[in-house]
Formats: sequence, C-alpha cells, structure tokens
Amino acid sequence: MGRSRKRGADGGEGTRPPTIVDVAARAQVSYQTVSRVLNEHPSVRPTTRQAVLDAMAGLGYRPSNAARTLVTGRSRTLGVLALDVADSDGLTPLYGIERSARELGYFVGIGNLTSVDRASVRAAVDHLAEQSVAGLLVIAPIDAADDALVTAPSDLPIVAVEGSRSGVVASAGVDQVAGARLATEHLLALGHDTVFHIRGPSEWMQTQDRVNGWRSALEAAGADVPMPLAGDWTAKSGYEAGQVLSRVSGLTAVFAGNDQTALGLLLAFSERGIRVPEDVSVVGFDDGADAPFYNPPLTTVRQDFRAVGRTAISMLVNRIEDGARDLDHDLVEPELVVRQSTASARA
Amino acid sequence: MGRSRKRGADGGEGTRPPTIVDVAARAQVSYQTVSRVLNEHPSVRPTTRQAVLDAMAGLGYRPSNAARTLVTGRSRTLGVLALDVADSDGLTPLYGIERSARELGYFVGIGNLTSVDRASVRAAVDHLAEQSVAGLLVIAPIDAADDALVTAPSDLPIVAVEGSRSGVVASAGVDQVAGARLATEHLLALGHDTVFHIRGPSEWMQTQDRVNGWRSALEAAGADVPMPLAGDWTAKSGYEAGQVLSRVSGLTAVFAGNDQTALGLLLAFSERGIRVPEDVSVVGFDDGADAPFYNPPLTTVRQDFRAVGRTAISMLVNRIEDGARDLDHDLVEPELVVRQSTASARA
DNA sequence: GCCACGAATGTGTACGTTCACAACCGTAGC
DNA sequence: GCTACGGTTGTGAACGTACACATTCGTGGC
Repeated sequence: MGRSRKRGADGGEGTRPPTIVDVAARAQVSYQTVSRVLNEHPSVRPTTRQAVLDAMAGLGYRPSNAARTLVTGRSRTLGVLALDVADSDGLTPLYGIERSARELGYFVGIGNLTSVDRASVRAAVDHLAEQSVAGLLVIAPIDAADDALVTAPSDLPIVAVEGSRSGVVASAGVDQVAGARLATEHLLALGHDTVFHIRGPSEWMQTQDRVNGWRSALEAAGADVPMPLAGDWTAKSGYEAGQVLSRVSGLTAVFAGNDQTALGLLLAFSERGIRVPEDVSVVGFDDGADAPFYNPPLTTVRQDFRAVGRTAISMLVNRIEDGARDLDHDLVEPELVVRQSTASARA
Repeated sequence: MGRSRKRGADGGEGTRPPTIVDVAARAQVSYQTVSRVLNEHPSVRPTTRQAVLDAMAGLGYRPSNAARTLVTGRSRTLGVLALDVADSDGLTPLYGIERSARELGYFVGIGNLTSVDRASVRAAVDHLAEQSVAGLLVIAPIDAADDALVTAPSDLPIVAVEGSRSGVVASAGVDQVAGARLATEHLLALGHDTVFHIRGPSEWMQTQDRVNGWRSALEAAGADVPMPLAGDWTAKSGYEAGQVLSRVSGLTAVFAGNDQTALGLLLAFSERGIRVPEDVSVVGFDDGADAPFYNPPLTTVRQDFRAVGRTAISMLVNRIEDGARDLDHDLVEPELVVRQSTASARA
C-alpha cells in the first residue's frame, strides 16, 4: 500500500473527506449512480436513490465544488462586482443576494471596484473569472461601468443591479422614475407650486432617472421646472445645496436625491432657521434605517433592496441555467413613506 | 483525433482557455516548470522563468482555481460569515477585506447568517466548506456565534472581526473599551458630573466592552455610575431611551451606544425642547458617514472599519500560510472626533 | 418465446493542476 | 578525470467529478 495520501497520514487530524466513490461503495452502486443522484438525473430508481442518499448522510458526504468546476468548466459561484464607494448602502442588496443565491445552490463571491475605468473593471472581472464564476452581478450604477463591461467574456451572463437600462446588459432595480414621480406628486398634491431637486452625481444612472421622474411630474402638473442642484449623494452635498436653497425666495418644497442629501439639507435649513415642514417640505429617497429618526422624521421613497437582490439573482440564474438572453429590466416598485418632513403649502 | 472538446467544438464562440500545457509548449519547457513558476519555486533559472512568463502573457493564460483546489484540497478562497442584521454597518469592513484579500491573492466569498443558533451557523459554515475555503472571517460579534463556531472543522483557520476576545478564536477589531473611555473622559473633562449610557443589545460583544470602558472612566473620575439604559443600536431604541432620559433631572451628558442611537436620542430631545449641547451633551460611536450632519453634528468615536478588515485579513492569511495558531486579538485604536453635540457643563 | 426498446446502471476518460520521484546538467572536490 | 552533489528540469500519478458510451435489465409487442 504505497499510496501517499496527503491528509490523514501525517496529521492524524481529520481523515480524508468522503467522495462519491466512498458513497458508492457504501450504497452498493457505482460512482456514476451517485453522480446521477447528485445531479437529479431522472432515471434512477427511487429505492436506489434513497440508498445513495442514506449513504451520503451516513458518511457526511459533501460534494467537491472544485472537482465539479474542473470538469464542467463552470462553478456554481456567482460573482458580485460592487463599486467601492463611501456610501455604505451600496452593499445593502448583498444580503438579499446571498440568501437567494444560496437557496438556489449558488455561492457568492465578491470583487470590488475601486474605480470604473476599464482597467479596474477588467482586473476585477479577471479575478472573478479565475473562479470560473457562472455569472456576474454588477452593482455599479454608473454609465462607465457598462462600457467597461463589454470587455467581459461575451458568454458570461451578467445582470446589473440598480443600474443600466442602456440595453447592454439586463438589469434589476427599483423604478427610479416612478419613485421620483411619487415624491414630486406628493409635494405637488400638498399644494406646493413647484419642487426643487438636488440630484446625484451625473454619472450615476439613478441620477438621470430621478431627474426625469421629477421633471415629468412637474411638467404634467404644469409647474415650473427649476434647475436641479448638483449633489453627490452625501450629506455634505445636501448641506451645501441647502446653503444655496436657503437663499431662494419662494422655496417651499425640495426633493432631495437621497436620504443622506436630505439629512444635510435639514441641517443647513435648521442652522438658518428655516423650519421643516412649516416653511419648506423635504422628501428623500431610499428610506434607510435612519430616516424615521431624522429631525423631523423624513418623508421618503422606499426602495426594497432585498427584493432587488432577489430579483437580480433570479434573473441571473435564469440566464445561467436556461440560457435566457433577453435584456429585460425588472423593476421593483418603490413606495412613498410619508412622515413629518412634508406638509401642506401655506395658504 | 476522436477527442471531444466540450467548448470550441460546437459554439465556435471562445476557444478553450489555455492551460499550463499550452504555456509549456509555447515556452518550450515541461508543464511542471510552468507549475513551478506559478508557485514561485526557487529553482527555476531566471531565463526560463521569464520565457514562461512571456508565454503566459502571450496566451492570456489564467490559472484554474478549480484544478488547483482539487489537488491541494485548499482553495485560495476566504469565507466571510456575516450576520444579517438591519444595521447596514455590518458589511462596512467588507471592502477593506476584499481589497486586502485580493492583494494577497485570495478570493472572498460570503455566507450570511440569518441567526446565530448552531444550526444556522452550521449551515453557513457547511456552505462555505463546500468551497474548500482556506479560512473564515466571522463578522458576528455575538457571544452565541463563538459557541456555534466550535462546530466548525478544527483545522479551519478562523478570525473574528469586531468581536470575541473570549479566547476561542483570534480576532481583530477596534478597541471598544478605549473608545468608550475616550468618549466618557471627553464629557467628564467638559465638566459634566456624570455620563449616562445607552448600551447595545446584551448579546453583542461591543456592548459589554463599551459599558466597561464607560464605567471605568467614570469610576476613575470618582463619578456616579448610573444604570445603563437598554438599547439595540437602532435609532428607535435611542429615541425611546431619550424619552426616558428626558425625565431624568440633572442629566447633562449621554454617551450613546452608537451613532444611530444618538440620532434617535437627538430627535427625542429635540421634541421635548432639550437643547444639545446647551442642555445635554451627546456622544456617539462609529463616526458613520452621516454623523457630521446630524443636528447638531455629532461628537463621536471613529472606528476605522477598513483598517479592521485589513488587519483581520492579514491575521487570517498568517494563520493559513504560516500555520499561526495563536489566539491574538489585534486592536485598532479608535479616535475621538469632536463636533458640536458636546459642550462644557453649565456653571 | 423471441426481439426491440427504454429504463437503469456501469466503465472509461478527461478536466488542469500539484506532488513525488526520476533524470539530467554542470561544477567542485579529490 | 572520475565522483558526488546541488541546481534544474522532466515524467507519472492523483485529486473528485461529469460526460460519452457501453452494458444490463425488464417489459411489451408480435
């Protein structure tokens, strides 16, 4: 027995994990039958199947992903490409993603993007490709990311999360336009003549969508459409926008690009004695965990990030397993959550 | 030539990726030499080495992790076990983790924990084990997680992030005790007689540490040590604690368990006409992105989550590669960031 | 009662890499 | 000039699984 088993021989610790061959021996079948049970092949007699299952359980058998990946060339690993931004919300969909993925038997690996130039995207994709990922989820709602993704292998299924309806890749996300319209219509319905908007960074997909939703609601109501103020989704930019807005006469309603922007705005207003909602109504976007405890509690648009994660995964897995090639864009409907930062325009 | 290549035969799309054999042929060496270059084996002549490197570059060769994992039994994949909590900060160290891991040539996969009972931890660990992960990073600063982890294979290196100095596993994190002391001493130095504390959930490691730091600072100053108020790190619990605290006479300083708690507290105080910092000073913990824009901007304790992620990874990789077995607890020093929510006690 | 056919199961091989060991090369020692 | 040895390179095998194909078994049709 000159066999040289790396494990189990020297360490003594933990014997070599069981393989399908061990399972086969115990179940008195061939290893191929075990493989069939593993892959849910139809033509395995129920009794045989059960015997194999029992043997697996008895041995504590766990399939080797490495071996499977090696032979098939595809792993059941999904790669998540996330843009490394200060905004911690970026990773919020991750929980939903992991959970859904696991339920479908997939493993989730991450690769982050320090920037969205081609080289960086390329490097990240390469890193994931080394793992033979079966598909890619991209959380980088930036136009440039789309361009960079064209360098990815064309046979690799990709779904963008919260971004890109440009048609290059399929995507799942919240209907930003509808959300912005919800926010704006809410303010209009309260009697405000018009609504100012602090937008996000221009290269983000959501920015354009929210601007569009806001503008269309305004136009539909025949209201003035002021210039949107520049922002970058940080509280700081909201604060700075607030400094500008506090000098605007006749201002009664602001739709902030997101909750954080609204937070900064609230602070700027507070410092200048502008009361919310008595003087100015403010609406945010996201409905983060903190929004109900802003001062005042923020009226905002809720995005169900977990639902987005689930949707994205199911789209991706469809593409992987059924070869779906469509460029659908699944949208989750947002919901307006009215709190105390909005009130009727004064008569 | 009856070979049956799965790829490249039918699709026409993308020919079979190059292997070390292809590289070897191009570099005029044996595949084993290529393998040596790959593994940085010392005895490869520089010229040979370069020839191999050139061949790799020319072919666009990418090593197959699956094959490597299959034969070695270990992948260069690190598993991150994260507790799925509402608190989105939970994933903050992830970017730092991924980045450091990638620099060291590791891939990061995630598994989340819906709860910390043994079954759930077991399931998550199993899921990661199927990937033959080389090590585990656990972001679940809860006592119960420690207990559950004992069921993990004993030869699997594990490092806890932000938790557990219980001695069961090594850990990396911010020095919570020092941070709490910093916060408390700051308030004491401002002339406050004592400092109230809203603690986190009792099962969290940080809760105890912060309570200890706070108490020891108080005791060192000979100040009264009030009962800490229960909280769960949400803004909601801070708000509720604020309702209680607003009825406490003589209250001048509060150390909130974290920023979010402070946010809720701020709202409760504001609603009751208690001014911050004129009437009561408030300190938070975390220094999240929003803290500078709370109303008023929050004095808080900064935790460098990315540094923690880096530290954790380097500890873990040490354990993996050098077989380090120590149960060290690397601590990153926190930093007090003074803003406008704290002021001198009134004379 | 024989053949055909589908269901069920078994055998051979390949996937791309690393490990163990063998072979080769040149140089230093005597 | 021969031997020994370290540095360098090559050969054979194995890792655990899935696919292609071969084989066996059972059943129905004639």
